[in-house]
Amino acid sequence: MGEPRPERADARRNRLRVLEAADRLFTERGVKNVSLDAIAAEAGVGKGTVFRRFGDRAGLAVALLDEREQELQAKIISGPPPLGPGAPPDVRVLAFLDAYLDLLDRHVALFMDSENASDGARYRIGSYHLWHRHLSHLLEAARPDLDADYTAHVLLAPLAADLHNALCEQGYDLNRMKTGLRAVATSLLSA
Amino acid sequence: MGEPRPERADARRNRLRVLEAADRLFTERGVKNVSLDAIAAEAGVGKGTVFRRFGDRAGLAVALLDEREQELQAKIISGPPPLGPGAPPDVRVLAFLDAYLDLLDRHVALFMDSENASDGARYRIGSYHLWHRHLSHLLEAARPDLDADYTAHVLLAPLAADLHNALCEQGYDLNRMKTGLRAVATSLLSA
DNA sequence: TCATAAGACGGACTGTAGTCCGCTAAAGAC
DNA sequence: GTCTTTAGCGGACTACAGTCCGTCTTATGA
Repeated sequence: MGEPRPERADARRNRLRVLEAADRLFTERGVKNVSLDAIAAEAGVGKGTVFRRFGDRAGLAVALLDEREQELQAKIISGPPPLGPGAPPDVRVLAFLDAYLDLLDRHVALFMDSENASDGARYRIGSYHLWHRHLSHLLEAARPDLDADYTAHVLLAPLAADLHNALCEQGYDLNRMKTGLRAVATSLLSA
Repeated sequence: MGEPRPERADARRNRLRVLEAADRLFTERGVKNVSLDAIAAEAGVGKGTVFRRFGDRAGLAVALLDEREQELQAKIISGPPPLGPGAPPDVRVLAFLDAYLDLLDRHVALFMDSENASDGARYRIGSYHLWHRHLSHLLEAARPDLDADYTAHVLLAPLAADLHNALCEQGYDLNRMKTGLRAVATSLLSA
C-alpha cells in the first residue's frame, strides 16, 4: 500500500503512442490481422515496452476499450434513469443489458481480444467486476430469493463476445438478441 | 457428396496413437503444460500428422471429449427420463443442465481447450449444436412465446468452460452453481 | 549542476501454434 | 507379384506471443 509514484514522462509518451498505433492498425487492418510486433514498430517503440505496459494482447484490448466502457459505467453510476439510479431494479437491469449489447456490437473484435487471453481474462478484469456488482445488487433487490452473485454471472454470460460474434456470423441481428435477452431477463425478474 | 473412402490403416493407427499420447500427457502434466510438439513426439509421429488429423489444439481436445459427450448425448436421445424422452420439457431442461455441469466440472481443462480456439470454436463444433437443438426444442414446448433458438443459446452461455473455471477459482462449489442455475431455469420455464 | 538510484527501454531470445511440400507407403487393378 | 494411384507422413519452416536483461532516461536532492 505504498504511495503510487507518478508516471514517468517517457512512459506516458510511449503508452500514448502505443495506444494510438494500436487503434490505427486495428481500424486499418482488422484486430486479428495485427501482431504486437507490428504495433510496436508502428509506435516506434520496442516490443518489450508494449508488454511491460499492457501485460499481453488482452491487456492492450482492455486499455483500448476502457474509454468506451467508462462512458457506460458513468451513466450507470450517476447518469439519468433508467440506466442510472432512480428507476426500479428490473427496469435498470433491462436498460443495462440493452446498453451493453450496443457497446459489444460496436466493438466485437476488440471485446473478443480482451476476453480471449489464454485463460479466462474476462473474469479477472476490472470492468467485469463492475458489471457483476451492478447486476448483483439489482438482482438482490428484485429477487431476494435467488443467489444474486451467481445469477449475475449467469446474466452476463450471454454477453460474451464469442457468442455475440458467432450469432452475428450466423445471421442474427442485434435487435433479435436484444428482444430475446429482454424476454429472458423479464421472466427472471418477475417470478 | 462423394463416397467417403474407408480410413487407411496407417491413418487409423496414428490417430489412436495420438489420442492415447495426448490423454496420457494431459493427465500426467496438466492440459496446458503440454505442447502439441510433445504430443507428437510421445506418439512417435510427426507434428504435421497431428495437425492434419485434428486441425488445431481445440480439435484435439474435442476428439478427446467426444466419448464422454457421446455418453450424455445417448442418455438424452434414448435414455430413461428425466434426461431422456418422456419427462415434461421443463424437467428435462433441468436434468440436462445438471448433467452438463457434472460433465464440465469433471473435464474443465479439456473443455477450456476445446472452446478456446483463436476464435469461437465452441459454437462451431457438432456437440454444441446438439445441445442447442435439444434445449431449443424443449423451450419451444415449454414457452412457445419465447424465441426458442436464441434462448437456448442464452441457457448454454453460463455453461462456458471459462466461466466455470473462473468461478471454481474464486471458491464456488459445484452445488452452488447447480442450485443457482436450476433456479434461473425454473423462473424462465414457469413464467 | 551533477550524482545517483529507480525505473523504463528495446531488441535479441525462447517456445509454441500452425503451414507446406517433397517423400513414403497403403490399397486396389490386373 | 507389380504397377499406379492417392492418401497420408513428417519435419523443416514461418510467424507470433511473451520473457529477459544489459543499457539508457528520468526524477530527485544536495
